[in-house]
Amino acid sequence: MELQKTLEFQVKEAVKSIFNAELESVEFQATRKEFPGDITVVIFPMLRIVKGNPAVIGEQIGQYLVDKMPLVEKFNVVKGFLNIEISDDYYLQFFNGIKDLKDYGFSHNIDKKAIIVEYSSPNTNKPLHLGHVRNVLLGYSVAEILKASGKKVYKTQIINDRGIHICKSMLAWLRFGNCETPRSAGLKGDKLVGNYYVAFDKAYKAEVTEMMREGVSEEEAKKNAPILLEAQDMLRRWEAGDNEVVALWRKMNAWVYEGFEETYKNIGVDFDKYYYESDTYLLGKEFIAEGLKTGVFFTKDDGSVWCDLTDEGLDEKIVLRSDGTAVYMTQDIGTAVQRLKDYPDVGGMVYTVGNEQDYHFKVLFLILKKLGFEWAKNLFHLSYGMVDLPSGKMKSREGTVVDADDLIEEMATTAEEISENLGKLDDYTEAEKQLLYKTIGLGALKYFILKVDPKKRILFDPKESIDFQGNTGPFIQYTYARIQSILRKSDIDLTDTVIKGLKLHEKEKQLLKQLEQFPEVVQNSASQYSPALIANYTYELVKDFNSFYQNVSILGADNKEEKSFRVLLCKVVGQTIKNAFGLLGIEVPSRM
RNA sequence: GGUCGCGUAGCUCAGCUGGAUAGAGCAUCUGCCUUCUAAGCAGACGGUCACAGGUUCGAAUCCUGUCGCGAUCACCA
Repeated sequence: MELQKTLEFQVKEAVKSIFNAELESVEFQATRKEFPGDITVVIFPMLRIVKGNPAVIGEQIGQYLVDKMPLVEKFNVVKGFLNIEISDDYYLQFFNGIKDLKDYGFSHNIDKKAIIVEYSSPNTNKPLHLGHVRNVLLGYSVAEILKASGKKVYKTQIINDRGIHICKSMLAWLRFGNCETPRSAGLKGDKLVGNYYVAFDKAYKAEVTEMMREGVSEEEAKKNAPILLEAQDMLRRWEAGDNEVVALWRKMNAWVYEGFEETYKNIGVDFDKYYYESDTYLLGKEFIAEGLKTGVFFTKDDGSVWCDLTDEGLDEKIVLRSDGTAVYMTQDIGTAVQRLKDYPDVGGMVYTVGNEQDYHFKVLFLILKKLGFEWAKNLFHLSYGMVDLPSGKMKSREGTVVDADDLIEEMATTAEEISENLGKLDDYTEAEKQLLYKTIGLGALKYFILKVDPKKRILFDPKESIDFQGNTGPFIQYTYARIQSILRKSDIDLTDTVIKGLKLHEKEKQLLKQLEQFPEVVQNSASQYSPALIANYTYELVKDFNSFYQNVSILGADNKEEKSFRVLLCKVVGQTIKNAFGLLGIEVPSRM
């Protein structure tokens, strides 16, 4: 990056002195590997300002750079591309600058304004599934990436703990549960409650079928099945604060939270603060009143309150029901404001929510802007694609979900099978092995999900297992483990070594070029909210390292200087892999 | 129907603020473990970048239209 800046300046100077013209910007790209050179200046865009043959212009600029810049060794021009060869000294100097950094690539300029990242935000009537896993991994990773890019971050979620769905589980538990508890059933709390949600649906469907057999229309039956009416009644009692219902609701939600916590811990993610919808669903009403005064909203004849967004090309949106009760939008307005009260240093928010809610967030952000909050311009909906099965959408009620806990366990089992076959860990204790299998299995799963662009949908086929070879988490973890092995075997003293005067091997230079990119990649992935950029970068780096490893002898280098450099290079690459994977929430093992 | 997103090798994905002959992995096929971990390396095979126009010196990338897939358009969340 630094290199590019200095080159840009000099190229502009060159154009000024040779052609007496002022360039606004210079376009760079990596030199294609079939040509000699490390970085390439594209001449074509200059033709607008400088008239002439691009090849000749390239020659002239190239010569100027060689004359003026010691770090430019040679150049060649192919068509309109000026390929520049950078001296080994430059790269070695760069390397000396980063070799002892523990946090290479991370920014130290911390923004005064913090940012809230919301993710997970589950309903409390069923366990977490693969869709939640994507959400959680994305949110956690983006939070870490933002931190690395120099932001202060608060991780949060809003738990949808109230509503008809949890009443359904409660009712089914009362009816069929025989006072079963997670302990008595030997089940995680979220699983237990989820079972009753399914049980409700089963009973409900049976009632509907029965009613239809008795001649009731399908529509009527679906609306008036007794068990559904009872669940709705339960919700009303909940909202009225009925002691019995609230106590049951507390008990069953507590079971679910315990289960969720276990899953989050298992996945390796955490939160700074939890918001509960039962606390927030009434918030926002005062801002509706405020907005009514300032003309942001208007009232219809029946008393319902709306926001007119037709000027923005959208529809009218309801923000308060005719009976004065809150809708989703009301609550989200309130929650947003509440968060700013809780964290006054916050200047923006990221909502990690599936793309099925694109419209909702578009509207929410618009309304918050209309209400005049200055932070409203810094809201971002991290919209991600659904995780679908070959059979289509996952449906909790129909049991066609890939359960998060099960999946994590399966991944670890696969890691175990592969490891046992390779048999490299015979001196590990059983506990050490299990820990490692978990690390590898999770690495495979997390990488599998995070390497794809968030907005693309993922098709997950349970029959085809997630790979452990090629562009995968374990491949990268494996490379890290190899590096650690070298470092263990090396007798080189790594402290205070300054590397200079070496002739770089092609593979070494390639690695240094790749390392140089890392800080920029971190910034890009932060500004684009995309862990995929980190994943793809890490893969490229690791591929380059393996090529180096396989083609160049590290511990068997010809002389001490070379050996020191190569061992240090291993250390830096290892550290960078660790840092990058940390941003994805993936751990790296010292052996595997 | 309106709006939004997506469409790149058999499969999974990069590349998209326009630049050289479109890149990886998996799968298939060749080589490489008496040398630092073969979950690896080196190579082969594989493409009308959905289709048609347009802008440009130059388009997978930008614009328009068409087709296909998905989401959304609730006084549900």
